Amino acid sequence: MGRPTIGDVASAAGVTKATVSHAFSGKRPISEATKARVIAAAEELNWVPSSPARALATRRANAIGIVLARDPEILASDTFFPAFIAGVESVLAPREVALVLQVARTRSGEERAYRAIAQGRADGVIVLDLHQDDWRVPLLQGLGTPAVLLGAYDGQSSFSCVRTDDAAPVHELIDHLLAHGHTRIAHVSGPMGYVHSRVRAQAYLERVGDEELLRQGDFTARSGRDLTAELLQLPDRPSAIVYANDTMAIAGLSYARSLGLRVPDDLAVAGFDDDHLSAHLSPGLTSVSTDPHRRGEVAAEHLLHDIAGGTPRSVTLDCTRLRLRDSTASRR
Amino acid sequence: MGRPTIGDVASAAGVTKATVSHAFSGKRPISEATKARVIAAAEELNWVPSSPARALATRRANAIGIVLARDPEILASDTFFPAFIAGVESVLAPREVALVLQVARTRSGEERAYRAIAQGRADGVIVLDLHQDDWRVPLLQGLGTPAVLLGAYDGQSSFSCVRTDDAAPVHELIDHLLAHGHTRIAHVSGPMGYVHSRVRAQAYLERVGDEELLRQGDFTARSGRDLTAELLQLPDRPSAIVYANDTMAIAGLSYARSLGLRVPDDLAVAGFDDDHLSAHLSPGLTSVSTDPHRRGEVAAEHLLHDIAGGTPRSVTLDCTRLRLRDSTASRR
DNA sequence: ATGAAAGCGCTAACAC
DNA sequence: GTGTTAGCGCTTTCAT
Repeated sequence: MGRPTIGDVASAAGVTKATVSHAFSGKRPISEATKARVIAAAEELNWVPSSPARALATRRANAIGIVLARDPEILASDTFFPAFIAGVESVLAPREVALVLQVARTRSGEERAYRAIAQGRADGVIVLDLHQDDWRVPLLQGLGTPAVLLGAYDGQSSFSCVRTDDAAPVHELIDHLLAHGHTRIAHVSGPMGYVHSRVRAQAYLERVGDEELLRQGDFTARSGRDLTAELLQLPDRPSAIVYANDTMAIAGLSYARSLGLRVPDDLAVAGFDDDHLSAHLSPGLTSVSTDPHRRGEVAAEHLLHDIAGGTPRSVTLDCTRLRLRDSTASRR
Repeated sequence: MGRPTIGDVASAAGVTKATVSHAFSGKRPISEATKARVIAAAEELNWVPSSPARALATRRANAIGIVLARDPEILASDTFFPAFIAGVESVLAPREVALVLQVARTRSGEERAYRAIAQGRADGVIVLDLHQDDWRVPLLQGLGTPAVLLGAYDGQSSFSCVRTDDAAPVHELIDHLLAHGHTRIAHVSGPMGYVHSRVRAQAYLERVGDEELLRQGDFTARSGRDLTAELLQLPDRPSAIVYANDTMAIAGLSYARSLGLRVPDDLAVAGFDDDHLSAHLSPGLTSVSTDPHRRGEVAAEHLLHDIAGGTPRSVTLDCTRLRLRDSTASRR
């Protein structure tokens, strides 16, 4: 025979299914005596309610979803993701809400994944890696699925939004470099499609003034190296490079060294995201910590709140911190 | 009105629910004409089958589960996990199978999570971080849930098992160090409860002979630093330390340097797992790459195979590789 | 090739 | 305080 059902528990306890259901949910008063019998019977049979059945009846999956459009390879070397997930889970776990992860490679696969979620696989989604005028926002709005957007979304939306101020630490960093005599400061950005890449690049431009030393990378070590090579070949090469993540920064740093340049004396280098190893490199890599764990917690809390029927709210977290280390130490 | 159901699509196409269902599943011949009408109607209404309903009817969730008992903090700084997930997803995504992630903090929470999965949240699980005589194995056996064990399980089990040979690269590494004149080689292991920690420590002992220089860490940077401090205070301090992961190795390395020791000349250092940054440190960190991506793929494939009714199979992957870098370069 | 109807295992009115 | 009875939205016999 198959797994026990609520019916089995009911007959074992000599009550009806409704009573069993309520004994567990507490949604109506049950006498202590029968409650105890029900619990005992359930224990005895090792019964746990079937989640699909419950989801079908309540229209609640007790799960939230995250759809990743990133290439699995990039996911694998990403420092943001595991910490973010850990933060999300730290609020989901105590409430026994599950996290449904789906990776999609194509736009249509991504759309199907969101549709499946809206259709009952999960009760809401956290949207990462926001693009300018992201198509997912109207889609989710149309589907009527609660969602929390991570990062700034410029268009109209009725969704909760968890933002951070990425511009401030970049300004702070550039100001630091300027104050220490750097005049040629370059920036290797992330893909400009991402709002966060654009914000960081924008902040850079606000201080530096022109795009001559701006290069667009894609967050991979490879692009970090290649663009560093390009920048260092310039006749009037930069004395400092600010990268949009630590992976690119480290690849660039080691490439510069392979050319015989000393860091920070010949070239100052800074990253973004503060990978957990960055403090341990030598020289230590200056970076911006963004507390992905906290952002995960807050995003999950907001989503749960919205799913429960609360009105969406937006917050701007104060959680980016410039970590100055030796890779940008003052030049002598 | 709520989301469209299969009934809405059926009436829009002028057929019955059964026909709609079969038009999509292909489980019975449908005339091209009606099929086209059905597809059009579904498209028009933006209909996607409800997963809980389908799961209830078919007893298949179209999802697999992973339950993490790790502390969210450790998860966050783990290099294995994201790459492993990426590998898993690369086989799930094309088949539109979802991944359900649950983090549990307590043993009972962990058990509930597995029970919920067995009860329909997912069709099978991948079991990570195997312990000696892991209680989860008999539990899952009792629940009758397909499972794939990652790593060696010594007891009896009818589950598929994806193993790697962790001992070989450790032997190779120690032999390399011995050949280069190191006589005092220490090991900072992971928690001995884990089978993989034990295997690595065992391999170390097979070459080194005694436990004098063996210390048990917990994979955190902090323990890497503390145990390194302890080892370096020994009257006859080690000339080489092999760590059970890169995080501990890097923390140890930078601690040693802070003491004025040169790496590798005064102290050789090696890690395990080959974090993506390790090749970029200076000196580059010698480590053992374990291809978590591939292990994720294989584990997922096996699980899907078992869920489909195949007989469980075990494989030993040949995917560990010693990456010799400057942190263990020959002493002059 | 298609329709009708009976569940899948639960919850939620509605009775008493 | 507890039982009865409909569904929730699918899939899947069994008919036709």
